[in-house]
Amino acid sequence: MSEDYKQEIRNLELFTAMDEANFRALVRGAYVQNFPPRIDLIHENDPPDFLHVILSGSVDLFSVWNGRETSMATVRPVSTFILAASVRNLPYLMSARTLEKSRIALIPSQDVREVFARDSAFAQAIVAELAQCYRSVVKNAKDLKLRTSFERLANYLLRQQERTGDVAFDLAMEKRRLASFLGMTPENLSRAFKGLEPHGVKVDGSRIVICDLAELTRYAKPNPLIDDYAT
Amino acid sequence: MSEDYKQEIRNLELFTAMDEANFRALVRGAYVQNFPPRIDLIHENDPPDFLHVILSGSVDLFSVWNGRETSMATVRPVSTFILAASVRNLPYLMSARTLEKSRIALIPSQDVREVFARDSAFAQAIVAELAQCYRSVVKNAKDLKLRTSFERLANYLLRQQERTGDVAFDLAMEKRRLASFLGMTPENLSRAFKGLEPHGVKVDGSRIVICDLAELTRYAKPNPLIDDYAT
DNA sequence: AGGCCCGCTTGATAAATGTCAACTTTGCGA
DNA sequence: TCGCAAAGTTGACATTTATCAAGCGGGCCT
Repeated sequence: MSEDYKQEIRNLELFTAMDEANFRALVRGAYVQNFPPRIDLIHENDPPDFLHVILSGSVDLFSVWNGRETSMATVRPVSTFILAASVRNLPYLMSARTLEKSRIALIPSQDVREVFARDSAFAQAIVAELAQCYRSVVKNAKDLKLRTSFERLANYLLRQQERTGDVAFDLAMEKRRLASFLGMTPENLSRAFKGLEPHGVKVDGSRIVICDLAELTRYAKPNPLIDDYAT
Repeated sequence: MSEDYKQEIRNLELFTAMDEANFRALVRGAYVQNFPPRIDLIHENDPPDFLHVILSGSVDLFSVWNGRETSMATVRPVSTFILAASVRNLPYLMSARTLEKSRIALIPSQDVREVFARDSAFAQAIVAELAQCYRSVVKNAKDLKLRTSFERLANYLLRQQERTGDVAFDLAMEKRRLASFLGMTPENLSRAFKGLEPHGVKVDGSRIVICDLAELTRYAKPNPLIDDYAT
């Protein structure tokens, strides 16, 4: 692995505080790979051989049951995924596939577990990361259980508005994947966009304009305990 | 706090491996309290003053948004809750109330964070616990997104069957709470029980008998990656 | 024992969401 | 530039789920 990549990984919150020698040990067995779009990286139920770090591109985490499929999250650079499975050495709960051309570092889970056992700074960083992940999924579960699909979309749009800092933005993913992520069908997403028009949302292809932020906020009733990614 | 309580807490997986002196420091500022049924212990968005350890009784974790309420989990002895908020020092995402008379130990979060920073065995135990919690919520989200309410109930019953080791058992909670936990209304739960009768489920009050386990299994299609609590 | 409260059930109805099929639009490669 | 494939949209309809109102029934207090 090149020094550039190592530095990029080192700059991740998960790896900044740890001991240099331990970090070297961690990346010694690691390697970086380029993947074309729509490649399966991980299949749920596989043993967690590698901790994945996405350096460029984007990855979809999804799950399947009984012929149905749902998108659980999108991972973007620079961050890791499937940390929980790696540290506990338990099978992946989600599958992963690239959405676009992506560069991904693979760190053997075995090494992660060994280093984590002896580097307390690393262990602390893992605690912080896992707590963060846990809270994200809890928020997601609250979103699903407490809101209708229209409300989920409205709040999603407000989060994007917040993230981009602009009332006009492009959707970060295909509508069909957004639908799956929000727990609905593509058809229903189409109707939800229509249904939000009276609440200040204009849609043209993947271009979104929130032309009445106050009204959309009134409708969506965003709540930090569901919608704030930071906390 | 009595030595008995301390020992009970010490036996929790979270606390067994840590240094004795650090454990003493942790429980020094802790205290045990008895609560009557239906008492609010924690309100979501409160700062995480205490890590809670439930010694007896049971506690409901729930969330509220826009006048709607949903039950997220039930905590039973002996285990902790709201660990993620404690270690990250971020507001609680869920509220908690006792379901019955309960004895609960309260450990100041400040102490948890301090000890966790210097006791690597404790940090490792926290990692294991958080990873476990994370995986549980992911499974819950998959359950919600991939299954209908009838299917969720069917799989819930199979999990109970597995847990008790008996095809006949009593529901562990009120039906109205079970409905909320499964993400449906009490009325719909009633109909779901009816709907499962042809699939081998007999209901009399809170008494459940799975009289055709094979048929219920065929209908429910349980999956370890959603339904196994252990992994 | 009587009566009342509360949880549960049931039926009727409405709302939310999914399915299917047809059509339109878009992006891309020949 | 054309034409195709895939994504998106739309309408009709089916299914799932929620809501509302009424009634049932057990537990519990007096």
